[in-house]
Amino acid sequence: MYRTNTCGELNINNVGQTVTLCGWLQRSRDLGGMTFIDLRDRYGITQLAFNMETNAELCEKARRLGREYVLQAVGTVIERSSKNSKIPTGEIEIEVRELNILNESKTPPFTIEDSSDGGDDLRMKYRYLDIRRNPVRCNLELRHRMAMLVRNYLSNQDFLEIETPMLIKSTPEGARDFVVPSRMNPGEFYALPQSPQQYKQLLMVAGMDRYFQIVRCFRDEDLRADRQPEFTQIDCEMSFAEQEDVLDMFEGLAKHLFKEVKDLDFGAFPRMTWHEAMRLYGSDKPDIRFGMQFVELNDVAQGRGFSLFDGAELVVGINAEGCADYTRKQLDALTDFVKRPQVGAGGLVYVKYNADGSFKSSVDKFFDQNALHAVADKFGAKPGDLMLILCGPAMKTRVQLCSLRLEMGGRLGLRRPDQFAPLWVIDFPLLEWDEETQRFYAMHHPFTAPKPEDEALLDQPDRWGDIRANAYDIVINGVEVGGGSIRIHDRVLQNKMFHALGFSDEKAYEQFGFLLDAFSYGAPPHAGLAFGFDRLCSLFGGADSIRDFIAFPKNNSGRDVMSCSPAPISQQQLDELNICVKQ
RNA sequence: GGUUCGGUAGUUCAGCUUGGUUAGAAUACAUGCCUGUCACGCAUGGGGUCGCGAGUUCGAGUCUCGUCCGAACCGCCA
Repeated sequence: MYRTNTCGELNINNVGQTVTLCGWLQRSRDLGGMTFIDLRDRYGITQLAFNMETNAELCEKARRLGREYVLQAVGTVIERSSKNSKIPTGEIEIEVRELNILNESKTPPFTIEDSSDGGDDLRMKYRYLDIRRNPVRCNLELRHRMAMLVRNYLSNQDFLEIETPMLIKSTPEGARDFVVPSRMNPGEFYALPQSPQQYKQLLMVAGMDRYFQIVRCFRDEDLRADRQPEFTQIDCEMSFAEQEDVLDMFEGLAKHLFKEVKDLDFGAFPRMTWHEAMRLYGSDKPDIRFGMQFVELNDVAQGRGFSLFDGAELVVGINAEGCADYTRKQLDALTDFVKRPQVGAGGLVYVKYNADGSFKSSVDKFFDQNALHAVADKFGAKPGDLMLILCGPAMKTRVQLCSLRLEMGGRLGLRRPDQFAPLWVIDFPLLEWDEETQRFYAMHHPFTAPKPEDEALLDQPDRWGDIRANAYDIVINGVEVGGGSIRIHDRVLQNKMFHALGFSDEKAYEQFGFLLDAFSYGAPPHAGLAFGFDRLCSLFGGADSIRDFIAFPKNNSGRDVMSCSPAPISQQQLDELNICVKQ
C-alpha cells in the first residue's frame, strides 16, 4: 500500500497514529539541525519533520531533495511545538522514520504556487505542472462538481443522457466544420459536430422525450478568451414542451447550480425581448449587474444646429453617476476608447452635470444651459453625473454604446465577479440578412420555429426580417451561457423556412434529408436548449477566460503548445486518405 | 484578414523616452552556515544569441523596416 492517508486530512485528532503519506515536495526548509518538508497532494499539505539529533542519516537525506520530488514518508503524527494556523494540517506534523524517493524531478520551469511566476504560454506548455497549482486544480474540481449536479438534476427530471456520434455529416450553415477524411470512402469527409442538434431532434422523433448530454462540440472559428475550437455543451431537448416548459426547466437547473455551488437564491429570472435588450443595452446579452440603461435623445438633441446630431438616425447616451469630476484626460481616454477601430465610433459627446447645478459639455456651442438641462432630465441625471452620448446609424451606434457602457461599468467597479445577474432574452429575430451573400440566414438555426403569430409573415418576403422566433438565450453577467428554441416539427412550415433561407427542395433534402424523412414519421412537438458548460464554469469560478476551466486548452492560434498539434502527417497517411496537400 | 499590447537571466520584470564603460532587480538554482521553520534567515556563487533578420549609425537591448511567437479585441462564431 502506497499511502494510508492524504496530505490534507490529518489533524490534532490523529496524533499518535502511524501513517504513510505520498506526495510532491512543495518546499523544504533546512534549518541546519532540522529540516522540514511540505509534502503536497491534491488534498493539501502536510509537514514532514526531520531532526539531526534523532535520525541524522534521514535528516541528511531529506535536505538533499529537490522541489517536486515524489516522496513516500512513513512516520508518526505528532503535535507541533509551533503551530501554523494558516493550513488545516497546521497543528500536526509527521515525525518521519522512513523516507522513500518514488521519483526525482527536474526543477520545474515555474513555481507551483497559487500565484505562479509563470506566464500563460509557459503554463500551457507544462500544463501537467500547472494543474498541480491550487487555482487550476480548484477550477477543474468545480467543473466536476457542476457536471455532477447537472447530471443528477436532469436525471431526476427523467432526462436520459444519450451519446451521439462524433463523426457526422458536414453542413454548410453556421460555423466552419472541422472535417475528418474517410479512408474507406476516398474523397469523402466526416465533420465533427458543432452541436448534436439534428441527432437530439431525431431522439425526440425516437420517443426519448427528455434527452441531455454533456458533450464536446467543435467549431473551426477564431478563438477568444471565452471561445475554444473544442468546447463542452450541456445539450438538452424535450418533447411535448412549450417555451414556458423549457424556460422553467432550465431556469430550475440554473437555480439549482447557484444554490448548490454559491448558496444563492434567485426569484424568477427577468425576461427581456431581444428588441428591448438592443434598445436598452445595445446587446443581445446585456450585463444587468448594473443599470446605466440607454436613453434615446433624438427629440432633445436634434434641431439645435449640431450637424452630427441632426443628421444621425439615433442620438443615444448613458448616464455615469457621480462622474462629473472626470478630468479632461479621463474624458479623452474615453473618447479614444470609442474611437478605437474595435469600437468604431466617430467621437464622444459628454455633458457634465456639475455639483453646483451648472452644465459643461463638449457641445456648449450648440446647447445652452436650458437645452443641456432638458438633456439631463431625459437621463434623470443628478448634479455630479456625467452623460456620455454617441450618434449615428441606430444599430451600429447602440453596439458602440454597449462597449462604452461595459467599459464604464468596469471602470466604476460595477461588474463584480461575485455578483450574479441572470436573465432570459427572448423573441430573437428568426432571420438575419447578410449583406455579403445577399440572403437571409437563420439567426439560431434552420429548425427554429417562428412565433405562431408571426408565421404568416413567412409568406411575405419583404417582412422576413420582422419575423420573431421562439428562441431564447440565458444570459448571466453579460455572458451568453445558453440558448435554444422551439423546433419546427411541421413539414410545411419547415419547407417555408428553407425557402426563406434560399434552399431549393433538392438542396434541403440533400443536406437534411434524414431529418426531414424522420419528421414525416410522427415527429412530436419539441424544444431544447444548450448551455455552454465551459462558460458556465468560468462564470461560477469568477473568471473571464474559460481556459483555466479546461484541463488542456488550445492557445490563441488553436494550437496545443504542449503536444505541438496540429502537426503535419506522413506522406503514407496522406496517401491512405487520398489527400493531396497544396504546396 | 484587421487593430492594440508584449517578447531582455530558469521565471517574472526594469532598462528603450534622450543610442555610448562590464545589461540590472526579485525570485528560482548551486554551495556553505544555522534546532521550530512554515514566503525561514544569513553569506557566497553561477546564470544573457536582449525572439529572429535586415537597415540607419563610429556605435543599437534602445531608432526604422520586415518577420516569427504570445495575449486581448474586431471581423468570424447558425
